[in-house]
Amino acid sequence: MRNLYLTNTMTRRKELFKPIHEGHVGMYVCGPTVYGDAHLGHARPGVTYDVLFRLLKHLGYKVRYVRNITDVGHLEHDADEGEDKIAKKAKLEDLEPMEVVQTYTERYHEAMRLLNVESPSIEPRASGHIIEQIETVKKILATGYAYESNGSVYFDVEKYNADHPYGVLSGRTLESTLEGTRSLDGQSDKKAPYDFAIWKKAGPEHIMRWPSPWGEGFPGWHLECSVMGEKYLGEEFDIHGGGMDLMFPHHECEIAQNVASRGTQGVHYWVHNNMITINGQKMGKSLGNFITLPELFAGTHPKLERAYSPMTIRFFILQAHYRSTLDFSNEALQAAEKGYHRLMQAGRDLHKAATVPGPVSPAVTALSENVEEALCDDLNTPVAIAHLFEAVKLVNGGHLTEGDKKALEGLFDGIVSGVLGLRDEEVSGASGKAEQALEGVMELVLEDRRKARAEKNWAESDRIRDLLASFGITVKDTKDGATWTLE
RNA sequence: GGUGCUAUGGCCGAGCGGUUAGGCACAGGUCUGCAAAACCUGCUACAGCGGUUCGAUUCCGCUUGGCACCUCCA
Repeated sequence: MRNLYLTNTMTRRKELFKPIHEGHVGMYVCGPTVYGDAHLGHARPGVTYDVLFRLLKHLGYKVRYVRNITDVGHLEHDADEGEDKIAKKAKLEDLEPMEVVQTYTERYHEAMRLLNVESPSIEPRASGHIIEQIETVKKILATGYAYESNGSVYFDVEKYNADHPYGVLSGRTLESTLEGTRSLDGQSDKKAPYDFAIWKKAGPEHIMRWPSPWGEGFPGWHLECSVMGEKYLGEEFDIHGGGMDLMFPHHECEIAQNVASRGTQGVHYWVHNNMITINGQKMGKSLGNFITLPELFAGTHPKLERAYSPMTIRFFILQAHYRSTLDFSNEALQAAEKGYHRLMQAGRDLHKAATVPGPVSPAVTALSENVEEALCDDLNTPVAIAHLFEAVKLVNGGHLTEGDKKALEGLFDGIVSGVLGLRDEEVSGASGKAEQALEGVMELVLEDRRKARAEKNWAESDRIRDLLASFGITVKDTKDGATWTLE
């Protein structure tokens, strides 16, 4: 099995990946909070960890990939007396919270499906694991790293820090955490500002609530990932992924909870994807500068010059390394679109390519090797894609041997489609009756046009082409005859 | 204020102590009735100032700029 290297945020270094159980990988990724449409920012971890998931399988691992759905809602902030995002949205739209959850979960799934993101092995919901979360709260209370206060349970960070360093992942110390902390006046039940809730008392206006030994309430913000990760992947598992913005406090708190409840940090490799920015600034709900995925696919947003297809978005994301920020612009998206089309066209041409007898040439072997090596070098998709464009040149240049063709086809099927998850949008889904009928009609029309061209009747030839163009059909004349594409 | 990241050619975006990233755009050419596509050729950058080195865009320091986290956030 080829060596895979991943940058582990815990050590800030690229490390050789060694799974706990040979041949098996457990991977947990923080999924979305389903209180609104997924935006471009959500596409990044979706695609990044999808590629990691696919790559691990490609390398021969059996992978269990867990990506949660947060449907309990996080606290807005501590002063809010427990009103959470999902409950707030529900009141706003006069819906049951679970109705909101249902709607946006389905919309999230649809967006991921369009992006060709494979379903995870397990997609647990926080609301389905309240009992397990309560059990974990009890455990942490029993170990003494939490205290109950006025119906809520808080994690005692100071006590924990005395025994185990708090902040190992983000490189913070307890003192530095205090610096510049905005202390909220009065009414806090917490002993210290850096303590965080693992169980929160529900105020009367709070709709989502469950009974517990500490009264009615709901689980704390960071608890679900600790609990569901342990439940489905074990006390220790291989990879935990998520956005860099979750590093602190979310993942830091997860580690503290893990150590407090089961005596181990639990995660061997922390992987963090960077943010997508718009005009150099992070794209986010709270900043109001985000573009949702449905808007992107439809082109309905003031910042969009036009619509961009899901595969264009996927290619756009893959052209940058997952640990770098990626800046959104129409120009960048259009460049990605062209590059994506060029790659797909080469894939199509490859199947039709004429060959000469012979084995694989060294250039093609090296190329395939380079692509795999790039992917295994901390998921370096931009370099992998750069090498794939060498393949494009080879295909376009002709002179392929039979061996070359076979190897390149393997590269396109195995890597481009299989690992990078780039599917050809022009080919897929053209199997309906209407499409087949159109195919037949087009043959007739182009045959007429061919006759006109044979007689050098350019006026008629152009008339047909212009007419077809008005229906959204583009005709191109090549040496081997005319080809057409719809839209 | 604390913690961390970053500064690459017209744009996006890799990488590296000495050798071409790649895509897009642009210019010229081949092909073509035209258009489109395709192919060929050209376009050589690494914030500023010091230092280490035979040699730095790549390592170190400083300066300047940008970003993220410290509050929910992918």
